[in-house]
Amino acid sequence: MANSKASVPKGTRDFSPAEMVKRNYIFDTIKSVFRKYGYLEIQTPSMENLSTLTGKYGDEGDKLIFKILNSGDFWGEAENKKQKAESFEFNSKGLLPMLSEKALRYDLTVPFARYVVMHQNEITFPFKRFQVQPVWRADRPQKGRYREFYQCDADMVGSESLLNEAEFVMIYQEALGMLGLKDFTIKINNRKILSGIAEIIGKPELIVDMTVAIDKLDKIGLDGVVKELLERGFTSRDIEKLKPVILSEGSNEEKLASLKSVLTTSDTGLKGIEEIETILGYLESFSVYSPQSLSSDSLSAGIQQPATQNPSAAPGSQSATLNLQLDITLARGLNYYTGAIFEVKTNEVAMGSIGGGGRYDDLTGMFGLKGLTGAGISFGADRIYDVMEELQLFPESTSETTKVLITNFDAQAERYALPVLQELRNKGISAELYPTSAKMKKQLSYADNKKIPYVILIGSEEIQSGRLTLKDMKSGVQEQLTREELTGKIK
RNA sequence: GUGGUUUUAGCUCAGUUGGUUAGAGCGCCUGAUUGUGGUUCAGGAGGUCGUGGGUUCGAGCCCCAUAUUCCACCCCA
Repeated sequence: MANSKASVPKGTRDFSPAEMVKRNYIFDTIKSVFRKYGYLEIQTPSMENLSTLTGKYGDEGDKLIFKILNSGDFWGEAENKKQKAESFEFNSKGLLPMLSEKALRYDLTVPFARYVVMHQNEITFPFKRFQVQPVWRADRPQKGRYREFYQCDADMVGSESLLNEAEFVMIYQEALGMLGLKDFTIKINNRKILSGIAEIIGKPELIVDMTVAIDKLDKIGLDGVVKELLERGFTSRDIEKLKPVILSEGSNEEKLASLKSVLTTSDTGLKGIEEIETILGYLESFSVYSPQSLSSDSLSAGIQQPATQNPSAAPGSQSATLNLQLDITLARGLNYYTGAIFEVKTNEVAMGSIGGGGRYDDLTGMFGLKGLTGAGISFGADRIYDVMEELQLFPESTSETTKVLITNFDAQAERYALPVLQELRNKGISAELYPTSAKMKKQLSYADNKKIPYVILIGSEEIQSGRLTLKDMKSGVQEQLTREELTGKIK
C-alpha cells in the first residue's frame, strides 16, 4: 500500500480529549434544557436518500449537499441506458441518479420530517423531539464555517400553538445563558409579514428575491439593498414603498404599530403581526419579557438594557437579560419556513448566527403526510464553541479523568498492585496501573502530564510492611497508608 | 462556484538579493538523581522545506499546476 500523508478532508477536524470535554459541556447543557421543556432525543442515519434532501433547501442548498457515489458499475449502467433510451440526457443532470442515490444529511429538520412521516403510527402528537448530530455541507470553509459540524435541534410537530414559539425563545435564552453568553440577540420575524409586504408592493411572486435582498441590510447598507432589489426585478416605485418598512426603528411594539398601518390591506401580513404579538404576550406572562410602547430616543430597539452582571456562572442561572428583537429584514435562507422565523446572534464576537429556526407548516407534506404543522430551532454547536473559546467561557478543571496512578516497579509489585487496583475501581475511583516497569521519572511524568492528582507507590518496602505510599502530586506530600485508609483518602 | 492568503523539526514560528552544512523556543530522549514528577543545569536525537513539474551553474526563496490553512464574496449553523 502506498504511503499517503496523514490528513483529514477539507473542513473537517479531529477532536482531542481536551476539546471533547468542552464540546460535551455544550452538548450536555443544551440537551438538559431541551429535556426540561419536554423534548425527547432521537437519532437518524448520517445518510439519507438523495431524493429526500433535494429541493428542500433552495438551489444554493442543493449544490451544497454532499452526494455519495453509488457502488457498482455506475458508468456501465449509464452507457447502457444511453444506448437504450434516446430521451435520456447524457449530461450531469441526467447522470446524477445513476451516480448517486444517497447523500449526507444537510440539516436535522428535513430528516426529522421524514422520520415523523415514517413513524406516524407510533408517534403521539404533538411530538417534541431533540436531536444532536453532525451535518455536512460542501461549502468552502471560513470563520465559523465547517464542512462537518454539529447541530442541536429541538422541533415540535402537531401543534399550532404559538406557545411553542415562545418556549423556543426561552430555550435559547436559558441554554445560552447557562453556557455563559452574556450579550446575544434573539431576532424574530414572520414569513407572513414578509409575504404581506410583497403583497402590498404587488410583487408576491418575488418574495424570495425580496427577502434575500433585504436580509443583507446590515451588511451592505440601504444603497446595496436598493441596488440588489433593482437587479432582482423591483422598480424604484416598489422600493419607495419598501423603504419605510425595512428602515423602521424603535421598540418591537413601535415597529408592530407602524407595520400594522402599512399592512392594513393584507390579511396575511396582519396575521403575521398578530402571531408575533401572541408570542410576545406569552413571554410577558412568563415574566421574561416586558413591552416597551413608549417611544424612546435610543437608537437600539427592543429591550436592550445593559446585561446584568452575574457573578455565579452556575448552571441554571439566567445570566443575560432577554434581548428579543423584531427584525423585519430577517429572512433566513431555508424556504420551508411559513410562520415565525428565529435567528440568534452573539454581540460579543464577530460570528455568523449561532442558531436559527422557525415554523414550517407543511414539511411533512413533501413526504405525503399533509396537514401537520411543525416548528423548531437549532443551535450551531461548533460556532458556540468558537465563541466560548474566544471569550474564555469554558469552566476550568473539569478535565480530570484518572484519579490515581499506581506505579509499576517490577513483576512482583505489579502482581501485588492488581488487587489494589481492582479495589479502587470497585469503589468507583478511576484508577490505572502504569503498564510497564519503566523508570520512576517516566511514570511520575506520565501522571504529571495527565494531571492525575494521586500516585500510589508500591515497592518491596511497601509489600513487606503492607503500608502503601500515597503521593499527593500537587503538594508533593507522601504518607504511608493501609489499603483501607488509602481508599478512604482518595475520593 | 469566485477572489486573496498560508504550508519549513512532534508543536509554534524565524530564514536577508537565489549562493557553502536550513535555525530558535517549546516538547521529546539521555544524564546530574539505580524509589520520585512539576523547578534548574549539561548533552542528544529529530527536516522528502505540503506535493509534482519547470527556470537556473545553483531554489526553502523565482515560475506553473495541485492539495491544504485561514479570510472575504455567494450562501449559511
